[in-house]
Amino acid sequence: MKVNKIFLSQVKEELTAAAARAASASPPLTPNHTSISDDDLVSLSVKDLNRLLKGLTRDEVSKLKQRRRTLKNRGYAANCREKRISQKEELETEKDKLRAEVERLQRENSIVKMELNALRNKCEALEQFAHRNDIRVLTHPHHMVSQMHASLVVKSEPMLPSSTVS
Amino acid sequence: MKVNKIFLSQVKEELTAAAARAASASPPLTPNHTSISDDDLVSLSVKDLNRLLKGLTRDEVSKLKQRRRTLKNRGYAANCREKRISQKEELETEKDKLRAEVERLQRENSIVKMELNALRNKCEALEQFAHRNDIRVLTHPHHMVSQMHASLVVKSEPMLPSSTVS
DNA sequence: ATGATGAGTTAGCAC
DNA sequence: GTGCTAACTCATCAT
Repeated sequence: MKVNKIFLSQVKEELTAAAARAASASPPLTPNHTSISDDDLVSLSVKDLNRLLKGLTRDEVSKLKQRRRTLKNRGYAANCREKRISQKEELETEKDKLRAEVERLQRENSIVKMELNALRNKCEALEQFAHRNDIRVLTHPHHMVSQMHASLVVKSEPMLPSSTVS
Repeated sequence: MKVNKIFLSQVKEELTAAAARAASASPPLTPNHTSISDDDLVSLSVKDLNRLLKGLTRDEVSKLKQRRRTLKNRGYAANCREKRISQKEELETEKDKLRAEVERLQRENSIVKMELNALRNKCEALEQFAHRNDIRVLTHPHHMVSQMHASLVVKSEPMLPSSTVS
């Protein structure tokens, strides 16, 4: 293929003059049924195409069919390019969404961590207070001491459903 | 362009016979300097190219140059396609990274929320204990009562740096 | 037959 | 002149 293409392009050149000659002869000397426009030819139904083909020579038929195929291919190629572009855009959109989601989660995370920190401080203060009270209470025994121990000793308590978290 | 291309492809067909004829005449009847291989021609430096061009006819020179240009273009096109593919792969890699980051943050988030919940429960127990003690302590006034109030009344306390969070 | 896609060619832009 | 890329054509594959 490689060599052929180069070679043919050189050969083709020899025809430039002939091509120009023919092209300048307008309107075409053969205003037959093959003078249908590209847009019409490519959008024809098979039924209509066959109707158009009636009464043409074998050569005219195959040329017209080939032209139709080429025009169709042109459309397929354009379609393919567009698809490629929209797929790329889709990827970028998804990337942007994920990026936004990451940022949202980071914000949420830092807020929750701040809440956690605040609660830790509060808890610590309460624990110190409770501890000193504990000692004091132990000095004056009371029915609530056992309850206090139950909540202070456990580090990881059974959880409530997370729906209770803001 | 559109019309021309279709037309030329039809014209080109007329040359098929001639092309086949010429191609079958191997080795070429003109084993001149234009018989350089594609690979060699495309990788030649400008200096070497000019050396090769010395003593060729105007026509041979322009044909050789055109062939070189076409070969170069072939390489550019391949390059372009490869670039397109690697860019797409890069986008997908970045997407995967972001997706993983989102999952990591979601996990981290739910852990922190569980910790927060646990701490809330603990705090609540401590508060109830403290509250009852408070009442009791108020009955037996003590120097620690004011300290307890300081930590219980405030809902949003000044924060420590978040580095203290696990 | 129709549609999709990789590779090659060409035109045209940018440097 | 060199490199890149959109559009086109062609070969080839799948349906």
